[in-house]
Amino acid sequence: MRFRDTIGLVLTLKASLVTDLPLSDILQKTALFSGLEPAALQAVQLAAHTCQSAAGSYFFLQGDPAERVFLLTRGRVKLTQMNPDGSQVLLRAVGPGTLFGAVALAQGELYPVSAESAEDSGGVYWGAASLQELVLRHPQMALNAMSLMAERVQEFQQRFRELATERVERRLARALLRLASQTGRKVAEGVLIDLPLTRQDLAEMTGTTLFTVSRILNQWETRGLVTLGRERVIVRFPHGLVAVAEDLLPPQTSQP
Amino acid sequence: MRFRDTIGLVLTLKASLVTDLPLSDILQKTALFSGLEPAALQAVQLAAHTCQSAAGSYFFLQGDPAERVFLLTRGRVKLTQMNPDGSQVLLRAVGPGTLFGAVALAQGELYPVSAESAEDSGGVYWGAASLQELVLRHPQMALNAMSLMAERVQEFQQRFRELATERVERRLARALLRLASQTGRKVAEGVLIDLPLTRQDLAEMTGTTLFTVSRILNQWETRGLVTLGRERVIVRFPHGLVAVAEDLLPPQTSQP
DNA sequence: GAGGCTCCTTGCGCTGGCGCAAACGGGCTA
DNA sequence: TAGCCCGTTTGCGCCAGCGCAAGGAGCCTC
Repeated sequence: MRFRDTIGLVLTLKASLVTDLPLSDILQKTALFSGLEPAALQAVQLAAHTCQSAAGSYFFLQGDPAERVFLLTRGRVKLTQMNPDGSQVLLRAVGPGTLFGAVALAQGELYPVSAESAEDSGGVYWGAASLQELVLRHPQMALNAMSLMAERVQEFQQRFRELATERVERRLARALLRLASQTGRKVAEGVLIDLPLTRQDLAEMTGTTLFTVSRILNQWETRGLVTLGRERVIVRFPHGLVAVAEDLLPPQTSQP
Repeated sequence: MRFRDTIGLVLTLKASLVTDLPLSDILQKTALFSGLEPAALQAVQLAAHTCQSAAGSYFFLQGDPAERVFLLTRGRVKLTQMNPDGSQVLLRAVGPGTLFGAVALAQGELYPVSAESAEDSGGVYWGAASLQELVLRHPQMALNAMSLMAERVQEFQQRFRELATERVERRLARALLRLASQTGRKVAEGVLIDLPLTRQDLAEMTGTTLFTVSRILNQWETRGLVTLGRERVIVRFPHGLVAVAEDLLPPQTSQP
């Protein structure tokens, strides 16, 4: 499933990742390791450690020394950043196959975010030093890593721009589309965002309040764009959200 | 000059960069090339092309294929991103010694921003392919590049969080501090932000309007925090701005 | 199945900041 | 020196979205 809107917002549902594959297969499909010769891949695999994290516990906390790079193989992880006042912002929500904590590829950094398991999760990790070692030995990984990071930079630049210039409704529409493409799962009614996301979480991702999120979502539900549940959103009519995200509809905030 | 506030906002004035150094010296001081052995540095230098750009013209435009990585050696460059509606957002303003267009280190990307010379500028650039070649041959560069990118990711994550959660006043204070540390020049009255920045530019950086920026700046001027001019801001009392940026002062928006 | 915890909804009042319009003024050119 | 261009200031009205409070509804535990 894939469509493209006027300015290039793309919604692509990842094939649901089978998580019981042997590690070597998973690694092979990970962007960071693509194009590596088998020997290198094996070296990567030998350096990997597996780990588990129960729902609600943390892979790492913001401010911890960034000593490990993680690859999620099972579950869901929320990457959040704290505000000085103690509240927090949800920066990314990731599923299996996603690399996180990649900041550890740079030396001497602290994790800028916390990584909390939204459900029971499993992953593998590499020590920063050993992964850097691998990068030095297999420069293809360096190019891959740069691509990954470049993509991340672009994403946040774009989200920054959105937040700076666009209305809440539009930002929320984009956020849902992004989530649907990243962690969406096709169900009977539409695309389920397969991650327990509270209204508060969505508010944090879009720079607003849970009240406003709730209001807008309910508006959309009456229009048939989405189906709502407790910590659940199903996108029924993505094109409708795209229409909101773009300029195809008048920003109808209040009408009978 | 350097101080540190409660949550780690750091203001460090770069030693004013002498721009007439030989290229080899400049390269040596650039983060991307630090730690390279002389032979590698020479290879880098051989692959570099020089270029000029008059005030108001562009090194590249958003959407162009990202084929070159630039290092600014003279002048000032504004990195902006367009909104669908044609307006734009100023993402970064950089001075000599800064690398930009680094997205070209990843393959097949388009520049996500435009790079406009704010004044007559000069720089050197490398073709994407040849720089990738260099990265493959000198993996230390790969680590350097990852550090750079990681830093960039962190910066935008943090700015995203700020924009999502903080009031305009505070965002503007942070933006000025950031600009002062990046492109600040010590003058008699304080730290001049050495870059022709309109109120509109500041508004774009902080996600607000030029009116609001103007109002807040004037407020600060009467409080003695800054000195204002046409396309000019001098930070007189950085600690005061830090106090605004943090929670040290009541957010006094309107008082006699 | 009762209780309780958490998340969600919705009404209401309010305000921070937007948007416009008009006037001002600094610095350039002729 | 006059005039113009462009950036800036400031007043005013307004509304999108915030913040709170009260009530409702899933879902879990016991």
